[in-house]
Amino acid sequence: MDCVIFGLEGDELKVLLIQHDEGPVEGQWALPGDYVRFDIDLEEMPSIVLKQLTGLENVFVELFDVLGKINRVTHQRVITAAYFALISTEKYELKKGLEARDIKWMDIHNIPKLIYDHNEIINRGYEALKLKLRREPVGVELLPRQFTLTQFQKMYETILDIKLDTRNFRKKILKEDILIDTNQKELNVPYRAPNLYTFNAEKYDTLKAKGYFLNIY
Amino acid sequence: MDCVIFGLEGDELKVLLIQHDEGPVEGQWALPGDYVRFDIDLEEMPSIVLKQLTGLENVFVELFDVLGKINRVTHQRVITAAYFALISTEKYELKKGLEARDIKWMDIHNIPKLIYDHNEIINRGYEALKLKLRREPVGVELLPRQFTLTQFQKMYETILDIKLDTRNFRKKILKEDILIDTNQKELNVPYRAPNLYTFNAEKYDTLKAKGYFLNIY
DNA sequence: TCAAAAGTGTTGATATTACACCCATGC
DNA sequence: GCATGGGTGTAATATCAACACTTTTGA
Repeated sequence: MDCVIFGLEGDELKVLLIQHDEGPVEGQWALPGDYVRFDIDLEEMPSIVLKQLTGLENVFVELFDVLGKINRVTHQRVITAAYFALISTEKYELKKGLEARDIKWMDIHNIPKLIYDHNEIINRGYEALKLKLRREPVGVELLPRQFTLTQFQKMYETILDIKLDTRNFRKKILKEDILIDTNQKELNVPYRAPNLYTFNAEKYDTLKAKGYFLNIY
Repeated sequence: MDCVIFGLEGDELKVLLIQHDEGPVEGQWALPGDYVRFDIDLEEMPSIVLKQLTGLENVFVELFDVLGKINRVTHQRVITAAYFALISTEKYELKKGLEARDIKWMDIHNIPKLIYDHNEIINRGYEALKLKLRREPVGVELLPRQFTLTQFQKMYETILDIKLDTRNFRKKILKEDILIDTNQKELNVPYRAPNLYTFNAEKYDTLKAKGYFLNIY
């Protein structure tokens, strides 16, 4: 199981990578992952790895691919289930674990050469994320619990690499009624204090259950 | 690897199932599938199984899930990659193979109890198909090479379990310009002979590459 | 008072919906 | 000539796209 962990930092979409400290790939960078334990459901594996690395639980995780070419890993036949995870930049502390020499967020547009086919996995994960974001507001998972409309818009712009018209975007989002106005303002900004919103998960889940999609462009 | 093979027969969406003839699940119905061979890329497995069962090649196949709960198979730990395949009702001949006692198309809404979690796999495959069909006209893969607009509309209605307005549907599809008018008519029908179309794959692929989606409702 | 981002409305173009009748064919 | 599905147009409504200025705040 390998995990493409996405995070937003400023105007950049980042992926969490680790540097191996032992074995045949010592010193090389890679996606976090692990062999599927025989006593653990496959779908539990991403949560276990994420807990170890970031201390975070209840993170948004989704399977997006399975890689099974014969020679994708050099020394043995390995089939990997590839998940992506979206984590909020609010608070977490990176713990590299025993087998890692280093752990680092890297810009999605500037990933070094990784082991095996991990660059390919990241590319596919990114495509899967973009595809999903075009019909569902999954990007809220990357934002703090409370966020401004500008942050929300920038999240779309950063991930999808597009420019959105602010007035039209706000009109659309507010009309859809999936954000809750907290009536609080962001403090300590050297300009007009923006309003803070939270995501209305219940409302959105109801819409989604009815087959509704939130299409941005 | 297990495979949910979809086909259209009349107004019904069907799934191809086989009845095992040996082993611990003798006599029980199941999805076609096989253990992943060590000398074969995982993604080649569905084609191999499909070739055996139907004689068809170059069939539309896509991964939609991976099932990996500890006890999903009773006697050992098995993780399965689940693919769906869309096959045209034009012509194929079912060959049940050596290990199967019988092979049969079954209505998606009337599937008997299958081995392990295969009912669950079918449900998930059906959901994946519906989701995909709502933005891409993958359903053409279920139709003959030449088809009428009515067949095309019925395909959407059958799979998505909805009713579409014929005039609006035709207007939309023809405006999108992804069907090619063959200028041929269906013969031997006891009513006004309908026009036949083929799918304009090149045109559609161009649109798709630009990020276009064909949304039906 | 200035810099920086927040916030807001209107208009024209486009797309979507709702809806009912005539047409062509084989029997 | 009749039964069967094939094929078509229009008007009302909703959605989308383009576009620029005023407001608030802290420094």
